[in-house]
Amino acid sequence: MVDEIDRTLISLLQDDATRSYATLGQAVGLSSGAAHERVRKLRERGVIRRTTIEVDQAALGRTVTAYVLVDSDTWMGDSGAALAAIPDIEEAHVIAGQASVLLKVRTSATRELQDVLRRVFEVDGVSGTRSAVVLETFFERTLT
Amino acid sequence: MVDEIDRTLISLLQDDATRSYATLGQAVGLSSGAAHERVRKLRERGVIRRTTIEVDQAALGRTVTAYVLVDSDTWMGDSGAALAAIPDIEEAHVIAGQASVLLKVRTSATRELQDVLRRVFEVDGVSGTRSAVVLETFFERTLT
DNA sequence: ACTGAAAATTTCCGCTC
DNA sequence: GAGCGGAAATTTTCAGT
Repeated sequence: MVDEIDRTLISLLQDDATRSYATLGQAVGLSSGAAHERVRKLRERGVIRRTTIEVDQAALGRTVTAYVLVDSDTWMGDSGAALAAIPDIEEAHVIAGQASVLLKVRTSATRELQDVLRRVFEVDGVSGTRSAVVLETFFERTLT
Repeated sequence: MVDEIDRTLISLLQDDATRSYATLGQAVGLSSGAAHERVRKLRERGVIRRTTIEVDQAALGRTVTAYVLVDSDTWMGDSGAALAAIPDIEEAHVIAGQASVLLKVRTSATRELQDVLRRVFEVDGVSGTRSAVVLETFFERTLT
């Protein structure tokens, strides 16, 4: 499926997706054409979802990051769309454990965080939230 | 600093960083050269950190995602490096709230998650952990 | 999976506003 | 300082093998 060469290519592209196929090929001992073909297939199969840029959110005004544990009194397995409709939520996961859902939220200020919490409370089944505001981010990295 | 045109360019590149500068220029009413210059400066200033690929972690065998709340009995503000040395930790944040640090962990199985927890316990100051294993991810998206 | 040539893109330049 | 337009260098793409 995904062999050692594919993993190397993925790792190199994660680090810098602007690398040329010639460079990629050299790194794994293939021609640029062959490297390109490998990467094309990884995209086709969905292993590589997309090429994107990593943005400094703080530079765009999103200085507040918070995680929100959502408690519920009913099953929330169908609440994905309702949560996706709240723009400042970056991630939403159903979790096993004390709470039902975990959200990652990014806003420009704590005032906006409050707005997000108000809207979360309006989602069906939500009975409470516990927020943990990020004071410092040690790292957010891509696993190889 | 970052005007409306920059924001549009960033948004377009977040969606697909393989867009040509000619296309980007058209979208914002600039020549390809001017669009290129804008993006170059955004990179230079660190607003755009890097160009990367988004990978389907499950396709690479990382099927388990978990969040770990780390309790501590001392200040953990200097523990970033110790945590970064544990390879399966994707994110680590210092948080305000019940716990001290929040980790996002991705492993190939719950067995490896256990290994990560064992190593987290070896970090100075850690007095306990509470893990929330992800059952379903509603979404992980890039905010615009 | 490689080669080689055509097509497209990126990158750089002098010039203008 | 920001943008334009074109030319040069590089990369991507697509035959055929």
